[in-house]
Amino acid sequence: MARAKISTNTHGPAIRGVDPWTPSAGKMRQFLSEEERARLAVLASIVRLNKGEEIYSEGQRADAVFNIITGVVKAYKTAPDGSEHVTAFLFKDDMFGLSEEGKYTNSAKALTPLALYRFPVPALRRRLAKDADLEFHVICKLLHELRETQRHAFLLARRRALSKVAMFLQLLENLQAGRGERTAEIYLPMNRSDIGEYLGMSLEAVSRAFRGLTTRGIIKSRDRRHLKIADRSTFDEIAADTTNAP
Amino acid sequence: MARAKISTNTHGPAIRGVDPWTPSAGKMRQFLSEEERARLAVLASIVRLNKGEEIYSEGQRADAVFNIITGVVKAYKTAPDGSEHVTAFLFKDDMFGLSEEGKYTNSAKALTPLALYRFPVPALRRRLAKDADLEFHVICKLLHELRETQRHAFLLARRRALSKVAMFLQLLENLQAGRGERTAEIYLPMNRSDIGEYLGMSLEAVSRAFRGLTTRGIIKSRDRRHLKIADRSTFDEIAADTTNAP
DNA sequence: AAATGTGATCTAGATCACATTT
DNA sequence: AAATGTGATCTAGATCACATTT
Repeated sequence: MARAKISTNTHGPAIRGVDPWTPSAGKMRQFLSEEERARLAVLASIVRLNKGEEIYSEGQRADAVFNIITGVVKAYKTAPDGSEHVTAFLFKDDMFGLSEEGKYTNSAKALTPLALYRFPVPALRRRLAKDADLEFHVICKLLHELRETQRHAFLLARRRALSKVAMFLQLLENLQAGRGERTAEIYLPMNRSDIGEYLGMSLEAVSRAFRGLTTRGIIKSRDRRHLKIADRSTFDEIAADTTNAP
Repeated sequence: MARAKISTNTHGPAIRGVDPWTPSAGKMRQFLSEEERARLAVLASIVRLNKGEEIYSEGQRADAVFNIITGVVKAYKTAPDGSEHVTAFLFKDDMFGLSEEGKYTNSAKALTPLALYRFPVPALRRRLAKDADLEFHVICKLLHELRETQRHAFLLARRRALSKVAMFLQLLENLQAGRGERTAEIYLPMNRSDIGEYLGMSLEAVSRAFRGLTTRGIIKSRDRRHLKIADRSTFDEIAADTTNAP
């Protein structure tokens, strides 16, 4: 893993999410003040990774926590038989590096070229102990992640493939909007197999679901990684569908 | 919701979990010191509820967070078509009352008679702002919950019914052990339908999975809510199985 | 009476095999 | 060459209907 000095044109670590207590119409906001970001930047080194590189793997000693500057990360678990389950896709301003008893509970890999802040755990803990405001903002972010993970579980409980995929696209769209990016087109930074592993379905079923949505005129793909919602109301209906029968 | 004075034989609010950073062989520990528990107790009222009572429902103003003294809580979401998804089962020393923009993100109901600490959110926030140690312990608990929720998602991604149910039983067993209860027999405080809604399968499939495990001599039920693992190695194999083919 | 179990039927999606696209 | 798409086949579990247990 290559490391570099902190570049001058960044503003420091950032964590965003929807506020747990204040109404904000679903808008995500930056939890850290400029000052907090500066104080955190001192602790961090910047790491750059190529697409496909592994950041850490499950069971390794968890000596650092990461914050994404740019790029997309896949967090996943590998079963003994080699099958993978994608725990989360992580984007700009997300934190990752979840551990239990000092060991990472999953693996993490770069889906795109990546720039990360890397925080050694002891330094971060010392900083948190001195800074109640920062701790509070970490709590806000964790509450946000907890809700996201519950949404993931909710999605996985869906029985219909079309519904899972539509809900997944909604999720990506919301995240894009939350990051302030244009939302006319949904961008998929991951491949079909990653999507399948996130949704608990085979990649063939993912492919057929995309076809199904396209055939029915509900989505329109520019290429395999860029698509639009063409029929919003039907799309939303399918995403909300919890049934199994036709 | 009936409220009562704080009784004298309790030691105050408690939150437990596996430490994120210190090796502890999977053992859960109490994150709060006696002093912290006492400081928190001042903020809380005690609420007692009967089995089946609703604690709060999705979308309501989230003005309180709860901590379980005794009993079991079901957190769930209801879809427009009336189908339910169980987000989590919550036990002694768990916190609940997750909110987004000041509104509860799910509903919560008593599965057994319940005693709860109830914390008004503003008082809790003021307390947290003054107490970095307490904040840190809340972070530890949230990290624990985040891992639990990821496990739930992992379980939901399983394709085989037997595997889901076996993994669920493992989970209950671990929680029981973590609470320091005897673990020779697994106790199910919830009904088959709740289990189905947690595992993303029909209650009939749950019933058949129990029968399947019983027929094959892997579990032994005393009654519908008490069972033993009779063949541990086969049980663990089934719980770890990620395949779909026979 | 409500919860749970069980049988019969049906279908969505897994799996396998190969074609097509990037 | 790897990722993706598509067709054919098969089966696990959903659904419906009713029996049994608590």
